[in-house]
Amino acid sequence: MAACASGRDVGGLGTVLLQTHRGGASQPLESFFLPSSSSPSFLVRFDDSNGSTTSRPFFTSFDADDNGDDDLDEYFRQPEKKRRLSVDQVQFLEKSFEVENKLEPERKIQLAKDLGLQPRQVAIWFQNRRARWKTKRLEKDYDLLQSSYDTLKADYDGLLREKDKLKAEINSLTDKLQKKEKATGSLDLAHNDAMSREIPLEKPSLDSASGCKQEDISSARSDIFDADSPHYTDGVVHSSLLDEDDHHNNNNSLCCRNLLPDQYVFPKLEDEDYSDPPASFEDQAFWSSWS
DNA sequence: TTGTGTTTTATTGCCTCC
DNA sequence: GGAGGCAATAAAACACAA
Repeated sequence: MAACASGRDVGGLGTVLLQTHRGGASQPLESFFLPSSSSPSFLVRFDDSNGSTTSRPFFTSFDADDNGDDDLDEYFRQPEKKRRLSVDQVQFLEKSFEVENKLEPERKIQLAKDLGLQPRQVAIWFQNRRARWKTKRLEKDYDLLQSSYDTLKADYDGLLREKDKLKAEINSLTDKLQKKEKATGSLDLAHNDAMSREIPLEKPSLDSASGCKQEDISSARSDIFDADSPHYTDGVVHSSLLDEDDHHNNNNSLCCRNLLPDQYVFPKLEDEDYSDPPASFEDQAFWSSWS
C-alpha cells in the first residue's frame, strides 16, 4: 500500500494517505491505528466499481474527544465526507491571503503546519480563493465600466437634445429672415437697390429679424462647443467647425462673411455637411449620429 | 421536510516555466 | 519532465423558502 502526497497523483488500489495534524508529512500506518497526541487527517484513495480512481479527504482532523477505537470505527463506517475548514482556519488563511495571494512552497508548508491541514489543502484553498478574488474583481470592474457608460450616455443624450433644439432654433430664424427679406424686397425694390451700394459692414441681424436675443443663440451650450462655438467679430462669423466647412464647400456654407442682408442665403441645417468630425472623436458612429 | 440555489472543497486537464 | 497555475467542473455542505 503506497502513500502519496498529492490528490492529483494517480494512486493504486486502496491507497490510504495518512497525514499528521501537524506537519502534513506521510506517516507509517501504525500511527493511523494508534493515534498519537497529534490529530491525524486522512485521504482515502479507492477505486470505485467502474474502475475510475477517486481521491477524497476522508476527514481533515480529529477533535481531541474524537480519539478512541469506537470513534475510529465509526469514521470508517461513514461514507467519506467533504469537511469544511473551521472558521479559525479560514480566518487564518484569509489573513495570509491578504498579505500575499500567491503561495510559495515554504509558506504553504508553514501554513499547513499551523492549521493542521495538508499542504495540498492549503494550495487548493489559495487556488480557489484566487478564483473568487478574480471573479469579485471582474464584477467590480464591470460595475465601474457600467456607471462610466451610464454617465457618458446621459451626457451624450443631453447633447443630442441640445443639438436638436439648436437646429430647430436656427431653422426657425432662417425662415423668419427669409420671409422678412421677401417682404421688404417686394415693397421697395428701387430703394433697396440704392441702399445696397451704401450699406455698412455689419453682422447679420438675426436678433432684429426674429425678435430673439443674439446671446440666446451664441451662449447656448457654450459648454458644448467652447472653442469651437461660432462667434462674431467685426461682422465675421468664426468657428473652427464652420470655417473648416467653408473650406470644403463654399456654396453650402452657413458662414457668411461681409455679405449684404439680401445676398446671403441661410441653408437649412438638415442640408449641412458635417463631414469632418473633430480629431478627438475616435468613434465614427458617435460622430455620424451628429450629422 | 424537501426542493433549490449558493458556497466551498476538491479534481481534472491543459498550459507555462524552469 | 515535473511543479505549479488556471479554467472548468463535480460534488458535498450549507442556507433558506415553501
